[in-house]
Amino acid sequence: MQQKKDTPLRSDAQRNRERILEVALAELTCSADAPLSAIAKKAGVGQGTFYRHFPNREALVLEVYRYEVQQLAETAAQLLETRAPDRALREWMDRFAQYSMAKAGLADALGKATARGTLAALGHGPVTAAITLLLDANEEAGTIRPGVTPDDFVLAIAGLWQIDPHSDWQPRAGRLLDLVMDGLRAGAPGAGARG
Amino acid sequence: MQQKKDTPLRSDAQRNRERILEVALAELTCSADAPLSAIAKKAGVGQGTFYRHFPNREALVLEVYRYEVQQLAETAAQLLETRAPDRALREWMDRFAQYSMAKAGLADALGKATARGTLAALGHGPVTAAITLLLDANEEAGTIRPGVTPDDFVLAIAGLWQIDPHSDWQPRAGRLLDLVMDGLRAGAPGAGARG
DNA sequence: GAACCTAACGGACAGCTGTCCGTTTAACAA
DNA sequence: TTGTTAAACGGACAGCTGTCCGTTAGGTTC
Repeated sequence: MQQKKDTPLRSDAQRNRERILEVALAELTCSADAPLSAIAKKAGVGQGTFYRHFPNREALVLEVYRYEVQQLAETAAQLLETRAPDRALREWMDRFAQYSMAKAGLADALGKATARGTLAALGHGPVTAAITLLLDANEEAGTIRPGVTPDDFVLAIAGLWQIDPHSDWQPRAGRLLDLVMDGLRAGAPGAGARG
Repeated sequence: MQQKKDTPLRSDAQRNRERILEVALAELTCSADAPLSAIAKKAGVGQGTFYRHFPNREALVLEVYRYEVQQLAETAAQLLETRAPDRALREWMDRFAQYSMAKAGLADALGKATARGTLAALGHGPVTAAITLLLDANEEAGTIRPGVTPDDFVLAIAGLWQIDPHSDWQPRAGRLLDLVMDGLRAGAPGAGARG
């Protein structure tokens, strides 16, 4: 979806891309499943152009919410500064859940983005980096079992994508994340196996 | 999707339903994402008829693989007879993963079926019953933390739906299920917090 | 400023899902 | 049998996604 760095976007392409994102943000905020064709039309571009910029819905949504994703990623480092690694990890999971549920459609997009074997759509995006950071800190501190990969982690919290953001998701998500956290702690070389 | 018991299917409807299932098994075995319209046509029924019997893809797949699902459910009780509850649970998870991955498209269908807040499509199906059975046995034996619901469990293993069945799924699934199992064990009143 | 080249464009198109509605026909009663 | 009724039928239709390909127009070079 992205250009190689050595061939920057042509000026008209750049304009189109930005107009699409602008319209998409508005439309997606109204309704998470706004038809892509409508977005293309409102942005004044053809179907072909649209799909060249964003080959599928996820690509679009990820880009629209890029700022939010960025923020989420940066939160990881901040949490690690002020808290014990395991607390940081657990709180970051909560933030993760919040972001996913708050922005309509973001959960779906993140889910599908990581789906089917590759977490390539995130990968190596800022989120993966954040996860790595947190896992490494915890492994070093001995607060989680050694050898957990970002892939393992994403699979473990995948249940989040099953939760309806319009429902009362907090308790379900909380229970899931607690369970995962305990799973991660099991086998840790450090102190207790429980939180 | 199902008739109420007091209004049995009309004979022609019954025939159609069975013809659809017959064709669907064949088609889905070839290609997991065989177009529903093609199945309808091969079965010699109209679109409308088709969608009245099976309102969406998942409904069809679940029914096609009903036998397999049934088997999976029954396995739970059998495992509990010959093994410690926690071993039974863990092994059942493996079977679960195997069934999901083996039958093309079944994973997708199970995933979507449980998706979005309700596990109504399984619910209260045989699978939910099997899960309940296993969880109860473990809770009673003190091998897992108390209070885990089938919903919790399904969310926890939801990562399975993210795994591509065509890939080398075994190690990834194994790691995921180990993690979940450890999470379940954490906080158990019984002996060790690890397996 | 003219000519060239290729990235980018746009819209037609194909394939899919799920809905709607007028028509048919099985089931049952008289 | 014949008549009645509502369940079931079938196919047209609408909406969506993603692809394809002939056309347009930026950027660049001379």
